[in-house]
Formats: sequence, C-alpha cells, structure tokens
Amino acid sequence: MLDLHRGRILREVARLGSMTAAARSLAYTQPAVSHHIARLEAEVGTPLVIRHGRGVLLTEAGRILVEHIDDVLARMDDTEERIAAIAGLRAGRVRAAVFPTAAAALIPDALARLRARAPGVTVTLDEAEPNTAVAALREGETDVAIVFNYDHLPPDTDTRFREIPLCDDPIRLAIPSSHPLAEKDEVNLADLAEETWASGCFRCRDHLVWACAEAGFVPSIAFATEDHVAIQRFVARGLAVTALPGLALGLHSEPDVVVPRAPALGSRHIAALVPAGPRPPAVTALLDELTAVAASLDDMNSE
Amino acid sequence: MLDLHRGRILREVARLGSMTAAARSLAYTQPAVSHHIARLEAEVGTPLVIRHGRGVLLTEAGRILVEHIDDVLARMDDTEERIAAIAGLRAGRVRAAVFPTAAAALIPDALARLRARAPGVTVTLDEAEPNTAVAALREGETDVAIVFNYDHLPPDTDTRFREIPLCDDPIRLAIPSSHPLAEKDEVNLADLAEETWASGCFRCRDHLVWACAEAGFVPSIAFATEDHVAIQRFVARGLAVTALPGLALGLHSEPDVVVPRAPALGSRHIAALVPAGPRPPAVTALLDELTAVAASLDDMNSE
DNA sequence: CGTTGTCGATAACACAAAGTCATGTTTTCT
DNA sequence: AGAAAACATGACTTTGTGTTATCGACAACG
Repeated sequence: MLDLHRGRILREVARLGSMTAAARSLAYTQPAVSHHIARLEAEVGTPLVIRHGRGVLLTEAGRILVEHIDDVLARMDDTEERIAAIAGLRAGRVRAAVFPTAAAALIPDALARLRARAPGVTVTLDEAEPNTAVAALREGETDVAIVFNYDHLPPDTDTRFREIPLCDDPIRLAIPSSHPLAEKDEVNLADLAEETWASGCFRCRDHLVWACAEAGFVPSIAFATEDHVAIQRFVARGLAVTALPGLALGLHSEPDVVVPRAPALGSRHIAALVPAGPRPPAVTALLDELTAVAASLDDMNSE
Repeated sequence: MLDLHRGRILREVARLGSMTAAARSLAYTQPAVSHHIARLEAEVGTPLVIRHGRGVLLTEAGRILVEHIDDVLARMDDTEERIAAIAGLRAGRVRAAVFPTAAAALIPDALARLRARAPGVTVTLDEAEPNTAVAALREGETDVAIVFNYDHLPPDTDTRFREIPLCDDPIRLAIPSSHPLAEKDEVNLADLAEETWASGCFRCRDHLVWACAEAGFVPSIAFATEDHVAIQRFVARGLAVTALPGLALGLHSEPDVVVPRAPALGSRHIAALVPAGPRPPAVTALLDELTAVAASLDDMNSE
C-alpha cells in the first residue's frame, strides 16, 4: 500500500519544485527526501519526478499522485479533527444506565454541570435497576452504570468493572403525623413490629425485611410500589409506615408525613460502575461531575 | 499524523471483533496487532477499543475512526489504481515534438501500433523543427523530441538527453523528367552546378549548400518552401532541381519528376531525444514503436 | 569561459520502529 | 474447577528511516 508519509513529501516537492526546499520545509535533510522519492518511484513502478534545471519537475504520474494525495490528506485532517474533538471533550456520547431515584436526584445536576464544562458532549440515559444496569454494562450496551447496594448484601467483586463510590443514601423511616410515635425524635424499629408496611423496589424491600429481622420481627408489607410519591401518600393517609431513601424524600415531601431518626435502617451506597481500564474522556468527565454532585449531597447528609 | 497502516489494522479489528482474528487476517502475530492498537490509542489520546468477553469492542472514538479510515482507504485504492494504470500502460499521456516530415511519415504508423498495444495511452503532437523541439524538451514542455541531423553538423552532446537513433533518411536528387540527365541512373552533383535549385527547410538548405560546396559549386536557390509537394511541382514543371529527403518522396510522388541516384548527397539521421534517466512507461512504449517503424523504413532503403 | 554555489545521488552508519517468540493474566466454555 | 482462548507484556531481531559526508552535474556569476 502507498505510504501517506511519502505522499506528503512528494506533495511538498511538487509545491516547492525542489527536493532541497521540500527537505527544509519538512525539517528533513536533503538525502532523506531524495530517498523517499526514490522509494516511492520504486514502489509505484514509474518515475514521478524528472530533473530539470536546478530542481525537479513532476511527471504525469507524479502530478496525478499529488492530486490524489491532496485529497486523501485533507480527509485525513478531517479524521484527526473528529478524533481530537472526542479526546478534547469537544464531542462525544456517553450512555448511562441509572436507577430511578438517582436519575431524578443526581443526574440532572450532573448533566447540567457537564454541559457547562463540555457543551459538545451528549449523554443518553436508560433508567434501569442495578441488576439490569450491570447486565447492560457487561454487554457493552452502556458506558456507565449508576447502582446502589446495601451493607447486608455482598459487594460486587467483578474485576471487569471499576467501582467509583458516589455517596451514601441513608434510609429514613416515614410515619404518619397522626401516629403516636410521630412526636419522638428517634424511633426504635421494634416499636413498629405490628404496623402495616409499604415498601419500594425489590432490593429496598429486601433491605427492609433484613433490617426488621435484625430488630426481631417480620414486617407485614401490604403495599409495594416503586413510586415514592405514592408510598408517601399511603403513609400520609395513615395506611402504612415505610422506610425510604433520603434521596427520595429530598425529591418530594408529602404533608402529614414525619421522618424521625431511625439509625438501625442504615444506608445504601450509591456508586458508578465503569469497565475496568482506560476510560474515554467523556466518561471520565461525567464521572467527575457525578462525584462532585454526590459529594455535595453527602455534605448535606452529614450536617 | 495518523498512520494509515495502523488504521487498516484497527479496521480489521473492528470488522472481526478480535485482535487475534485481525492478526490472522493480516498475516501478523497477535502481539503486533495489540501493539499497534495500543500505539494508536496513545497517539490519539483516547481509548479506541474496550475488552469485551473473548474479543474487543470499539469505543465511540474507535467507530468514528474506522468510518473515516474506510473512506480514506477507499480513496487510497483509487489513487493506487490510477498510478498503476500509468505504470501498466493502461493510461498515460505523452507529448512529442516532431519535425514535419516525420510527423507525416513516421508518427501515424507508430501511433497506430501504440494504440493497438496500449489503447489507454494518448499522445499529443507538436510539429517543431529540431531546434525548437530540443528547446521544448529542455523546458520540460515535451516528453519526446523527434529530430534529425546531418553528418556535416556537430552531433548533439547534451548529457541531459538520451538520443535513440531511429533511421537514416537518404537525401535524394529530384529533377524534371524533361531534363537531359533524367535518363541516367546516377548523376554527378557537379553536373547540376548551373541549374536553378529549390530547397526545403533551413537545415535542409544548409545541407544542400554544403553538399554542393563539396562538389565544387554554389547552388543558385530560387525557391524555398517547407512544402515538399510544392517543391516537387516546381521540379515537375522544369522550373528547378532539388534535393529532398527520401521520406518526403515516399509521401508523395509527383509525375514528371525523376529521382536518379546521387550518393554525394548523403543522408540525414533521424533520432528521438528524451531526457536522460528513467522514462515513464508510455514514453518507453512510444519509443519502442517508433524504432520498430523506423527500422522497417531503414530496411526499405537498404533494399 | 572558467569558477563557484546549489542541487540531486550515493554510501556508510546510527537509531527508532515494527515485527517475532515466549510467557503471563483474564475470561469463557465444558 | 479446569481447559481453551484472547489480550497484555517483555526481550530480542530485523527492517526502515533518518543522519553525515561526499560526489557529480547544472546554472549563474564575474
């Protein structure tokens, strides 16, 4: 195959009409240019330049070659620019799989920051529970998975992924304001053993059952929905008590619901998962903004 | 600048989904491909592939790069084909500067042969006297100069050119059939010292004067024209005698003109001149056909 | 009309790049 | 689990790509 580098040299020789001048222009020595032209001629099997007076003149084949090389080099420049744009955060697309609460509480702020920093980068979002998000990551269908996990569950040890911790999301107790315990600052979980419970997604429900077991009882769960506004309404109407992530409560506060302290419920750990190894710049940038937004949330929690 | 070679490798990796497969397809070893991809990534500053299961998957930057490379490589193929066509005599243009008689007597046959052998090669012709033809060659305005020279003139010793002898063109005496000497087989030049002469181009006239001087007289030249048909008419009408190149006489034979032998007139040497050094294939091919045609003319003369 | 400066070609050589083989690590399939 | 397959890594060889030094040829100058 023709070597573009040699083509560039020939082009310069054509432009300047002399090998010596081309060598100067390209910061080479004259013999280097002479050699390259000779090799190019050997490769294509026909003379490309002809000595003429002081310098050289191109043959027909040489002229045609230069025309084509011009075209090819222009497209090469385009190519480089496109890739440089991705490397320089002026372009790029990131696919993220995010669990619902984070999609509402974390992502909008992170994307706003990312847009301010790198307007050319676009992010596409897929809402997905952690399990599906990880599966998508494994299949290469997404670039970043935003997931959460509870202390009582085994951590994800898959070495193919790198876990970037984002923040801790404390699980809060929510009870009706009409409830006898509503006036206490801190509530013991065991005191709610006889209540009717509402719970969210499978994983959250699982965690609730685990926490109650630690407290010595099995909760009676009558309502299950992933809609945290709906859950709060159930609580507000006095139909149930529930445990909700702080993030969900931060998104919406229903009247007639109180949130006493209940340390036994612990917290869930929110993290971003990306494939191990080097990351595209746009992915790194998104992770940066996610950690920044998450850190400010963490600060609010610790106050 | 991006290396097309690496681009080709990346493209193959993208097509086959694995470095090992790409290596097989390109007759490389696996580490070679691995190395090239790693270097490409270092050069562009962003990951291009990501490990996925058995093989690799391309990142966004990788996919975009491959798209562009496809385009560039296609144009590279075009380029190679264009040049290969010139090298393979399927295309090409030759500019020739030819003196008038040869343009009529030599070139048409040579071009017919060349067309049969290499239909894609085109030849452009400029009629020019030897001096102008050589000047054009020196200026790079023509690729081949077809010239002639006489024995009494100094040979062209310019080392910048290579001379390819084509044939000898004997100078013939032409006299009216009504002339007293018309019945003789061989005529002595000195017997025509008192005649009125016609002559052709400057160089031919010069040669005539020289030959007559050798025979001991100065010819009285009343008619000078480059049109050999016109000259023959002058002779046919008994207005003059003349010396004409055999080639011109071969092109047109006027009635009432006889051509006795006159060895003293010698001959002119027809040759092709090309720049020294390697020659484009189309030029070589034209020279081949010219020498072939000229050789057959030489044979006719020697019979 | 020779002399001098410039250009291209060539030879010898230094260094970098591009391959290879051997081997390790990770992931998948049995 | 263990075997097979794929990418990564390291040491080494070969090839290519540059350099300096020098020659031969053309052109412009006095």
